[in-house]
Amino acid sequence: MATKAKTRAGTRNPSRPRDRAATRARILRATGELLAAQGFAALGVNAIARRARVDKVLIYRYFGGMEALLAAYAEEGEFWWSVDDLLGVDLPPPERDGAAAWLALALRRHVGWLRTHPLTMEILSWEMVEPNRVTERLAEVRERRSMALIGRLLGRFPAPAELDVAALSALLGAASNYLAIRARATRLFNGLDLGRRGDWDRLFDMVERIGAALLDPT
Amino acid sequence: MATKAKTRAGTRNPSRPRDRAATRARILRATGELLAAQGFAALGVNAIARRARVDKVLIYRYFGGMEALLAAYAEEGEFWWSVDDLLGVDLPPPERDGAAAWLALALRRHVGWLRTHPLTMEILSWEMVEPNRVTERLAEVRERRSMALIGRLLGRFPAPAELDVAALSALLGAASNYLAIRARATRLFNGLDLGRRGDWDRLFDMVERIGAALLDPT
DNA sequence: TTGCATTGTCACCGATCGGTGACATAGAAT
DNA sequence: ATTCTATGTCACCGATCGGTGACAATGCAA
Repeated sequence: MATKAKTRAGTRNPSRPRDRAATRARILRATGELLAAQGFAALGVNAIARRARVDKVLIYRYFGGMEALLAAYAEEGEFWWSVDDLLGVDLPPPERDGAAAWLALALRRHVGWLRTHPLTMEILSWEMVEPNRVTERLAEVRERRSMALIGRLLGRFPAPAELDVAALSALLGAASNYLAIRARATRLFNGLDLGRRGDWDRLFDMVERIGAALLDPT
Repeated sequence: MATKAKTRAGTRNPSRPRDRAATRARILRATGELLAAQGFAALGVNAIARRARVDKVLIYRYFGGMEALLAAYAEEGEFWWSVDDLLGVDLPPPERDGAAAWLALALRRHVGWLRTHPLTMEILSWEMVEPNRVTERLAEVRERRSMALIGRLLGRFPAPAELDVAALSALLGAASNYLAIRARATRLFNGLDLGRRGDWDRLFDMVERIGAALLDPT
């Protein structure tokens, strides 16, 4: 209608050189940025294309659609800690030694890692609402890494044979995830103020106490 | 354009009698139904009006908008258990007596209550993503009821003075919520299968064990 | 009976959504 | 130089979104 669309199509802008690989990468990067900045509710072809400054049709051409884009995104990213991020030899050990102290320290670092990786927290909360290729993939990696972490701790501090280690770590891991995710938006939970350092300390002290009661030799 | 809109407006349908209060109630009921059925992502004026078979403009007229509708909805609903739902005198007591057994039983019933109240679980997950009037209101109620629950248990089984009861219950409550919400969509967590009764039992056994170690007289 | 506020219906607005078909251009192969 | 394909641009589709203005019917007050 109006005075527009003279050149009609093609590379109308002086624009960047054509480069499929680079464009693909732009799209993937924009996906992560958008997810971190706006959350999964805002994720969609239009929003991603806009952010990547790319035409949305290329998302369909290069990935095949939203679902497939998420799958590709899941493949190329690193969304979870490695065991060394939590227990690495260059990290300071706990003040007291022993299984309980190491357990509490690992959980502390787990929560700290989450708080510095909002993208991962976003995916974790996504997983609770509508699982998808990205969250599935993250869940797999997480399962493996968690097992490795537990294995490492058990190697150093053998647990009582009758102790259900999986149940214990599931309990503590679930609590950590919940509180970390929830703390982004709401500070109070069960009388604790998750915005305060000290209240987190109380939680980790409790973890250590539980560990001491169940793990350390009497 | 077409052959429609002869009568133009008003009560075109034979329709129901005009009744502001009833219409308000329809809207509120539809809000809850939609939330339970589709989740908070699907919640909006259009969807609610459609479900309530009511014109959406009435939502603006009677409530003032989405935000205010949520506030009103939060006021008229009951979204959390009462202490008696978990510890009522007509419910069977645990097989063994003692603080740990009661603690585990309470958490068991807490999770059971959640699983039979999908609307509450929906709100709980909502709260982790985008807090609003409904989730705030639920959080208040929950805080009060949790305190009452803990108070009742402590009244029966006084805890060691130096035990941080708030931290302990926060840990266990957080874990319960996380696992209950998550289990709707994903069964596996940390090697446990939340679709299986037995694996939940392992978790509650662990709770009882923790309780025994920290609460029961040595 | 007349007037009037309440209740409800409808059409429409601009924005955004996921998705597609048509076309222009660049760059390599021939 | 010519052809061809991969790459990117654009316009448009129907559906849905939140939101509003205009109007018809109801029923009560005067």
